[in-house]
Amino acid sequence: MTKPRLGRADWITAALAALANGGVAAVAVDPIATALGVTRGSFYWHFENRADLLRAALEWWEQEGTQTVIDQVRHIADPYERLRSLFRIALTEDPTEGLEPALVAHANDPIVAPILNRVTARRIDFLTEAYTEAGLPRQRARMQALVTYSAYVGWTELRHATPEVAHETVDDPAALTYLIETLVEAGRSA
Amino acid sequence: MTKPRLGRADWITAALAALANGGVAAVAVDPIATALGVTRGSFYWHFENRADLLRAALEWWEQEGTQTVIDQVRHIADPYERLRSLFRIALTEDPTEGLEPALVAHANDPIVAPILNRVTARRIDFLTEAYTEAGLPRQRARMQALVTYSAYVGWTELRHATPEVAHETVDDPAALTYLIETLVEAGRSA
DNA sequence: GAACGTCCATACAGTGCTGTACGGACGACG
DNA sequence: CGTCGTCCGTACAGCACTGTATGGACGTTC
Repeated sequence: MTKPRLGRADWITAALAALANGGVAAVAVDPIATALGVTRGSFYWHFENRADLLRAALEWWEQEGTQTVIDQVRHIADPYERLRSLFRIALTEDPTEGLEPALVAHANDPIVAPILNRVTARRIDFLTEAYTEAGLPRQRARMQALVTYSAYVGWTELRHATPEVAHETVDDPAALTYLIETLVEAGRSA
Repeated sequence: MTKPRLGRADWITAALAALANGGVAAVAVDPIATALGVTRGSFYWHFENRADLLRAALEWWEQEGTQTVIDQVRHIADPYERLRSLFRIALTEDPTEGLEPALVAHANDPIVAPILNRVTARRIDFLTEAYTEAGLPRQRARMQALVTYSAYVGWTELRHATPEVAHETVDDPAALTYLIETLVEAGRSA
């Protein structure tokens, strides 16, 4: 067992884990350092300060948690099929469970705000475009995108915050299918 | 101008305001004291400690933010009309803007968890009952209730966290109607 | 093998919060 | 008028975290 020797990436992944659990306030240098088995001396070598770490972690999430998923389904021609795949990926292959609730709760944070705005806007735009392609008029497509995205956000919140109460959100694949079909098919009726 | 002389209620409302803004961590004795124009000496007369204040504030929210709204629409006979009124009240007359996101984000907190579970369970049960009365089979009614409640939660999150991006959630009554109709009518189709 | 760059430990000052101990102002009430 | 209960200020110890300064271990390179 040699000594690990950390890099920036190690700190970022650890920060994301802390962020998902305890929120923005949990992205603290000292606790993460002890979790990584080092001291703060290591941290201040890789980062300027606490804000620097938080920003780096959020920018990673912006890229990985949004753009990657979108790129994964962008090529699907049929808009309904595209939406179906999108939700299934976003709802099952979330590597950062519980991260979004933490960000939404601290949306007033000056570091969180711009990134959360960019991500939200990009996702809603993507949904709006899909519903437009599906035949809905522009305005209606955007409203449906808002409703759909709301349901997505709320679903992940329920799954994270109250898994015992809303147990279907975590362990019932039929419920997941019901959710997806409800959201995708919602734009079908005139 | 005589000195105000505070009571428990003043601290609780101030705590709710702090909770809605900065999350659970913002429910701190010293900052709230200065916001109220007093010192911590006042606080420790009315409350045991910080946890005591947080618990009292959450229990107030449990009563006022849930039971009151439910009691307001319980008498409406038609389940669809009942759901419509429920959502309209919950989405427009929310006296504790931004409080729920803060709670969801700190659902692992030992004080927050039990109360949030009770509130969530009661609300979902109420929705499930309404959809059952509307004619949906039990299982289907519950799943629809989950989807509906998810959309409600997500909508409030969007409105609070990213008002510029999702501006319809805050200033467009047509969008609100669209949301409500989508959720209420969703159970109509077999 | 000596110099250099990389990564980390230690020690320190500063800050913001908690909880406790006390003392004092101030009105009600006898 | 004095006593008592209510409400609040002040002062203190303690804790957790931030950021800085400094030195040292370790591998690489020539």
